[in-house]
Amino acid sequence: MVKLLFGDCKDKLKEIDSNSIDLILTSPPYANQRKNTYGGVYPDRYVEWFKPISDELYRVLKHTGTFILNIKENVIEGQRSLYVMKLVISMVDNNWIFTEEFIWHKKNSFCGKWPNRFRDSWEHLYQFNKNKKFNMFQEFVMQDACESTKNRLKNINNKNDVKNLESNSNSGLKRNMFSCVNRDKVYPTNVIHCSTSTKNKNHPASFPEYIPEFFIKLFTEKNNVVLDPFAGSGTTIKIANKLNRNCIGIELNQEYYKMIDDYFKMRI
Amino acid sequence: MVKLLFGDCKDKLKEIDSNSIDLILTSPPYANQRKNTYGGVYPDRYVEWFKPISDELYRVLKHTGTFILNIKENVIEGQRSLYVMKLVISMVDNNWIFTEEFIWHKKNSFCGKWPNRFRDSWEHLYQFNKNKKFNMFQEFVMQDACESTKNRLKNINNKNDVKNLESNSNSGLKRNMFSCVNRDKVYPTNVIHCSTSTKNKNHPASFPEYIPEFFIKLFTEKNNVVLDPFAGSGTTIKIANKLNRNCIGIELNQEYYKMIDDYFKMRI
DNA sequence: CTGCACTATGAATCGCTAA
DNA sequence: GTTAGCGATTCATAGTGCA
Repeated sequence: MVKLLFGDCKDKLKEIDSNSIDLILTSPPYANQRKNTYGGVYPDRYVEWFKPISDELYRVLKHTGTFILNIKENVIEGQRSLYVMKLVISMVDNNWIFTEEFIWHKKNSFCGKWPNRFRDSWEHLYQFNKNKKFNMFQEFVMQDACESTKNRLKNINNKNDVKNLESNSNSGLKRNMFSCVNRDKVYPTNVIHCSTSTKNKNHPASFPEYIPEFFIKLFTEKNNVVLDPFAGSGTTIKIANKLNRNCIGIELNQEYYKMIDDYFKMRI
Repeated sequence: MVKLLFGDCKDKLKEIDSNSIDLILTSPPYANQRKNTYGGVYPDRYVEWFKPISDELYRVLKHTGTFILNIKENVIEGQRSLYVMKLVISMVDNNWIFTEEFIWHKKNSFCGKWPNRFRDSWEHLYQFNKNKKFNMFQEFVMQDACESTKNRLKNINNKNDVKNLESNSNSGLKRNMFSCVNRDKVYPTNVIHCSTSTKNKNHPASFPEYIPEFFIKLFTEKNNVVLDPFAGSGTTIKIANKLNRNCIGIELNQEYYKMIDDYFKMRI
């Protein structure tokens, strides 16, 4: 099941049944950015703006469900805004359980140089729940034990690579990599390394596919329901659909809405 | 100059001159439920407990100086505490400028499994200043560029790099990489990776030493003064001393104090 | 099919100038 | 005064094309 709703999620969420969603995974418009395209909420009004949406999200989420919120504070006059911290505090005041903060390390962050700061290379991924007990399927997101040699492992069977390794050194590198192949998988940490997508040209802030895939596998099973109230270019619900989850997307912008709609029409 | 003070930093800080410190770099005791642990402060009293210390730190810091605060919220009954966010908000209320949040990604090898969360592998490194202008010596913490970038910068013939080019998004980003030709070092980002590996030539320091080294090089020059009001095992002031900075350490615990004192006596 | 070179671009920020 | 616009700065990664 794929359901697409066109409109402001503050209103459209009311059409969704209570306790019906297994995973909410979204990236709302950040404060005071992208004035001409999307949202454009000022930092000092952000918490107030998000409150009614947060309440609706709480209502529609199952007791075993999870809400993943992707957000990042921008710099205003040399200071990082505080609206994100205030938002988290406000959500806890409104019954949400703040279970964990994952870090999305963006490996290919923007270039640039300033006298007072380095490039911003990470974003928040807050995990909220309604209950201390919730569904979590850790075994479906296990990773290779030797993450750093993953790329080299891909080519380990290539004759040239093996030959080069053998001839180049006595380092034992080849042996080490082969031993990694047979090692058990390990659980990930709360730092997710992932580069930003460079494919999606039409949306200024689209997720790379890895992030939604990770959380959908971690927090839902097949035929569960995934919701993205700020669907944007639709990455989250496309991945959810691909992974045989039901999904609901809400999008305010007609162009983005049509893009997602067209995508699913094409696939029928 | 190495100065060691034995006692509670709330009191001992009063012995330090105003506007005399170039870098404060510390990791205060984290809030804890248990009473008898070192420094044990309850989460709901943390902000209140830190306030007089924060005020003293503000007083002793130079206008061009920086305060780096390393902290991480613990989990209490399945929830991440909010005292860290409340502390940052409180410090901004008390005149501190919240310039940046670095992420310390700890590539630790701890194993462990919990039903409701993954291994915690990062900590906050908050940067506070008294002024929007402060000393920052970025060139002293530059890192090796990745191989592909190095190769590309050797012979630029990509039209996008030579010409100014507008980005597709609204960011206004333009590129003119011509000035980067033959460069092999790049500036770091605000995500700091600490590897246990000693392979990397740029990071000869062992795991816990890299963080103070990075910030001391970034925010101070030789003969500047570095302060750690919660000196602990003394890593920060040992590194500061090694890098020819003056340093002041304050430590409440007699055992730790003696350890640091012995270390510097041995070196005379 | 592989290896290598080349191309495109992503939720950026600061400081100055003009209005 | 305040704000809006614009130039300057500078990486890492994934995808494409071609030998």
